[in-house]
Amino acid sequence: MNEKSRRPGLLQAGRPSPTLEDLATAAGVSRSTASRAINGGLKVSPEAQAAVDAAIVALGYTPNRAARSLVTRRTGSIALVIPEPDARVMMDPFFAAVITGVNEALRGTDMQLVLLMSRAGDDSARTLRYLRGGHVDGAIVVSFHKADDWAETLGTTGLPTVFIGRPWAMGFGVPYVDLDNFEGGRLAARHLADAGRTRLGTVAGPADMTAAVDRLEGWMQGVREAGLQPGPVIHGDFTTAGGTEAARDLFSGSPELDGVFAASDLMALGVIDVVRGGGRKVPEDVAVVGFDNHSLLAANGMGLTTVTQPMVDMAVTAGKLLIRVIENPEEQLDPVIYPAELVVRGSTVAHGG
Amino acid sequence: MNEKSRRPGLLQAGRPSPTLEDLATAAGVSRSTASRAINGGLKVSPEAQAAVDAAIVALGYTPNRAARSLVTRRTGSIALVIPEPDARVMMDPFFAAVITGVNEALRGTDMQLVLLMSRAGDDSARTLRYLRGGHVDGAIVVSFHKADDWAETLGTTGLPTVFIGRPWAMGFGVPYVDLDNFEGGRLAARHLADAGRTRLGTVAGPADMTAAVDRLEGWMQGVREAGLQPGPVIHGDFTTAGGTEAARDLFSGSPELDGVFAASDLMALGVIDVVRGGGRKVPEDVAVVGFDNHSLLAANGMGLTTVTQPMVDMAVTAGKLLIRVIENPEEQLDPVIYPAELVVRGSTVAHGG
DNA sequence: CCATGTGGTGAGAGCGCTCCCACCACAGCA
DNA sequence: TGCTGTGGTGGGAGCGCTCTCACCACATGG
Repeated sequence: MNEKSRRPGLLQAGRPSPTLEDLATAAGVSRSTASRAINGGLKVSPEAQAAVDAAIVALGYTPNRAARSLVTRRTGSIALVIPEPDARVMMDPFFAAVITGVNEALRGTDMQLVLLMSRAGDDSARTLRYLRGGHVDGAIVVSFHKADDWAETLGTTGLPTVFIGRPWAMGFGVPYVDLDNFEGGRLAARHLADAGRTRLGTVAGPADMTAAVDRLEGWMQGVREAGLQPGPVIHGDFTTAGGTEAARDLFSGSPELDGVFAASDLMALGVIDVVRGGGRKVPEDVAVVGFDNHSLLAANGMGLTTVTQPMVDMAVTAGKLLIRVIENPEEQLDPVIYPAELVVRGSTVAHGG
Repeated sequence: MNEKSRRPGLLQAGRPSPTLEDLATAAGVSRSTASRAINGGLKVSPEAQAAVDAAIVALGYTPNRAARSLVTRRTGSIALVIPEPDARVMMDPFFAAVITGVNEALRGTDMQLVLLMSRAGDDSARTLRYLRGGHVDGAIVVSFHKADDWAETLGTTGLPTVFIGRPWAMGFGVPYVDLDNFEGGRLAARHLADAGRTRLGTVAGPADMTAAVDRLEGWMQGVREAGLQPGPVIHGDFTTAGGTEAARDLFSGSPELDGVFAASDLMALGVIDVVRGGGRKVPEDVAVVGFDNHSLLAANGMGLTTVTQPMVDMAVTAGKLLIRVIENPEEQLDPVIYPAELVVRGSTVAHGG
């Protein structure tokens, strides 16, 4: 056996995939010309271009991404960073929307999406090392908490980064896409007041997330504008279970409440369960407003009044923003803020009334 | 300006990331020894190892993945292939569970998850080219339809592949993880029969997906075992909207039905909406069984009787299976089938009864 | 005393690609 | 007949890594 013949390029048991060299030989041109023909075709004669195109098809040639990115210093992939350690958060359609949207933004580019979830047991330093290691061309960071301080760290590494949600630390010029959470909270308050509710309370989100803080502040503002008392505030973790727990605290401290704003639809679900568990009715005894416009809850039975969040659109925007930053790192991009809208359904307004 | 001084390794505006050469110099060893120290440390003296370890920390060194994979022919990433073109499918918690599970399986390995969704407008040939191009070490394919014929194509390329769900074409020895869908359908039928329902119908899943076919066959078998008529079968697309539409067809053709099995929880939701829209009650007039044990529907109000599908566990298993195939391509792995279980809730059994 | 390991080491090649540069025609202009 | 473009081309270097191989000490055995 000639031990040299089978050396290069054996990927699996099958035949080795053709290299640029093979392609050039087949097309009867040089490696350089073949490379030019593949990448845009500037300064390539029509004949050479045609020959290379034909050879690509004939050989089933695919460029080796590793070799390419070794020299171009571009990997052709971006990371979606989800610093939620817990599996349950994936159940939140929020993430589904983000993934869908980012993926949509990548359409047409030949970029790929690498999912980077902080996994239980790993520290976030590992994630950060990966991001800094040049494995991806950029990152979209979502659902970050105050303690994660991604803004500070990523903002200074020079890795193109876009946030979904307002980052805690500003002034780094890191672009972000967000909903007008303040206005969303305010709308919820005004709506409950308009519906004649006077004894208000809220199940807010985690205090270490800007979205939760902004919603809470908007809520407070809206309550004040309506000339009402702010009422009790309990923090939940955006999940149904967390909402249930928070609602128990809320009502045990203030059983007289007749209007509750939950900072997520899932928490609103928990609130409704507690209200009904106490033998009272929604919306007659207690009106409940959620946040997110969760598709499943919109369709099902008595709808939930909620604040719309166009997450897919927001994620698409974030993806496009990131591509711009990657292509032009110097350009300063402004944050994009989507308006919040209220969707009124049965949880605040009785049927037929 | 010395045009040579700044040439190598400038990734961004910042300082260039250190190379193995830099690391070796800092540690006072050769590039080879540094490489060995990083990769397992066989045949490396304790002193050299310590010096390299210290230099890694001091320099903040991260191996360049592109360079490494160029020579090792390993990319350190696997693809999760979701051949669903439509954004809405991501809303299905099924995918959330798959992503969570696969990610969980990757914990401890330093593999990354690349999400490969067939995007609207792209043909699946593009996806296939990517998979064949050596960009990933393996693939997990989920939610495939008959027309996708992934099994045939991937099975022959030599790319390590694991399916979630039984593939249409068998005999390629491609391992897969699946639920006992047949038994699940059968359990649903037996349960409805046991609950005294005699006029049964079903909203099945898409006829081009094995999971749907298997559930339907199990259902048929269960109905026959109970000595009942199979009743009408309408196919839906696993979504709520599809379930609604299918349910309308079902009841307009057979208004007498008192027990319906929907092949997904979301479709069951649609069925329930239609039943109630017609002024009838669940479960008194029509009992409804779903499939998936969707977390949101489990918690909320009148629960949905459904067949459990431990998707996260299944996805973890698929991930681990794939890693085994990657590490040992010769080994033949058997399919892993998870048992189906019925969870009885209020949609088939009246409260307190 | 020389053969034969054995733990540890470093030089060198080469993975497949892009990019720089030298080069070749052939034009257009002096 | 030069001399400078200008479209097209191919050779060569080199991206940062792994891996083979030669080599060096030093031990062990005849």
